[in-house]
Amino acid sequence: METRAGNNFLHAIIKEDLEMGRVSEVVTRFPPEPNGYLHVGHAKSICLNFGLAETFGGRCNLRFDDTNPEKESQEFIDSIQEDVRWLGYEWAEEVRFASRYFQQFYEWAEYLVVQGKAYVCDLNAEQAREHRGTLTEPGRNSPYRERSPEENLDLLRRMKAGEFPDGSRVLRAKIDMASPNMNLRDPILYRIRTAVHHQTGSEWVIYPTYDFAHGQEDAIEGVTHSICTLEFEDHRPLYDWFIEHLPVPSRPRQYEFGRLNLNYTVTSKRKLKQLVDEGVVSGWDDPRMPTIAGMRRRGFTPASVRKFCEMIGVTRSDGVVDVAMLEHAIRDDLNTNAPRAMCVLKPLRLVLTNLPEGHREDLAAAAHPSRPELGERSLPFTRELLIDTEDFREEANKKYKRLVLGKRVRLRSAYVVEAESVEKDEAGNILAVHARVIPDTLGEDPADGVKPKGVIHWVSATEGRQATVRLYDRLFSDPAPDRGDRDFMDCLNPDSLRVVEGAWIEPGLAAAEPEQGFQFEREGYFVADRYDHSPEAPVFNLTIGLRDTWEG
RNA sequence: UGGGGUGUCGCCAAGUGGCAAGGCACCGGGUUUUGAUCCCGGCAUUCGUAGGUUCGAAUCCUACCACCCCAGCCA
Repeated sequence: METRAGNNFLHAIIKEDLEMGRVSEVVTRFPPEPNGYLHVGHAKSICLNFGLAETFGGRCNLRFDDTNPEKESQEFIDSIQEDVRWLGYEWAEEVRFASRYFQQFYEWAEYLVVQGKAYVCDLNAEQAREHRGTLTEPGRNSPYRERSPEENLDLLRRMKAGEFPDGSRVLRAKIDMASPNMNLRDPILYRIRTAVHHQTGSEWVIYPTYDFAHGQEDAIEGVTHSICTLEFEDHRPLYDWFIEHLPVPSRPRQYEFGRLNLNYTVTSKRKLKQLVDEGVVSGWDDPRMPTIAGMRRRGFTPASVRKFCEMIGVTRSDGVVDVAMLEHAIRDDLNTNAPRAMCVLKPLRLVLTNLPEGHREDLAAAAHPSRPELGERSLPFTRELLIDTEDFREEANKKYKRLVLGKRVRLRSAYVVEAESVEKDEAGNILAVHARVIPDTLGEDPADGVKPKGVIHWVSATEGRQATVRLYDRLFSDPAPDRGDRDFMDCLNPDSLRVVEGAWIEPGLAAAEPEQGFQFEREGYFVADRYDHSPEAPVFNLTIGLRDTWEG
């Protein structure tokens, strides 16, 4: 049985390759460079690669494309593995590293030299640029292009031996300096970099470029479908050139799809890194970051991220997905799965005058309105309660469905109350509202037939607990912070984080496990912070607010 | 002015010669002890534009237009 969802052009290609016997098993790979945290765009690639392998019973490797030691680190290797696992995927066997194949790559480099298909070039970066030509003019051959295989082999070995300084020479493929495809104008295979590599230490001073490594990595691992983003399309002829001219063990094929763009969001490692480095956010996992770690801390669930990736599809056209789709994916998941609870963000005292001092009654409330199997929680109902300041007005028009002086409102999962008077200070600020409980309204309408106009949430002022609530909003106030004609830092939303220290939660909430998500009724979905939450000092992050169609 | 791509509703996206799926968003209406959810209904005589082929075209042909990517010893 085929899943209709997840169907895309790559799915179709693989299906046919399998049916035609072009491949016997599908092998994909997710190949991040460990130079940053994974973001929502990577999630799309992960879901695609692992998802395809999964639906066709094949396998997917996690491979670190670690060919540039200067930008990479162990921190990123660790976080990437954690994020892939969190999303719910398992890679085949052990984690792969391009650096494990360095010796093989080197031998293949010598092979090309011997074949007369690669040469050592002494041009410096600037000279090389001049020789490369432009988009409309062909390049010129390097003066070192015709060195003999013997001389090239000698030079290459000495490059490897560390005899030459960084940047002094490179190994280039001998292809075509007049090619309209810039990637074919004698591309660089190896550059000299005296750097300590996080995996190989000081073993190497020459490192292969992406182009000379990627296809060969795929071939070594038996990858059948090497899926990357559109900007690598121009590299495909080069990818194929290496596969064709090298004695590789298999012949992988490259396919490209359109990378994810989200409005109100930046997804470029450079910009995300800048946000972290300049302290605009608290780190790569700040809940406002579009990183996997950030979304996790924000309260997104793995299922919601996967659902989102399924919703947006996979094509070769590049578009900009509305962040509202991501928000829908998480609301949809949490609506059906998150237990309900009550939290008052801006407390206002509500004194129930017809209840005796010290009154306490434990009310049972459903954890979920339509899923009784999720059980119940107990809510202490006392003489003094806290309601939200926004939920009371001395007077209001008929559109206002909350508590109004002299009128009634239903306290969620509890009784109907009627506001009788207001307590104010000299300045006229409301200090408290006095109301009376209408008897016998637990699960019933008032016997006198005067129904409440609405329902508001509440917390016991004496039994509730104080909590820190972090209200997050989108990091950028402009739909296209990425637009090239200005600085994305100028598009930051100054109100992307509001910390509410004096929020009050129903007592049971203090015992929430870190990363546990809830719907705070009438407010939104919140998650107990992964790191900062504790029963003694509860901390909740706003994942996403409830849809709000009230224009009040 | 070189090469490689892409253009279907505000956004994403099916569709591959037989008469425009779906999702998001939006707008109505109903249910509701969450102004949530849920339910019902509306939302492209038209597929970048202009020609052409055909009984018939988003799908085939031609030309044009727009946008994206490529001149790192980054990936």
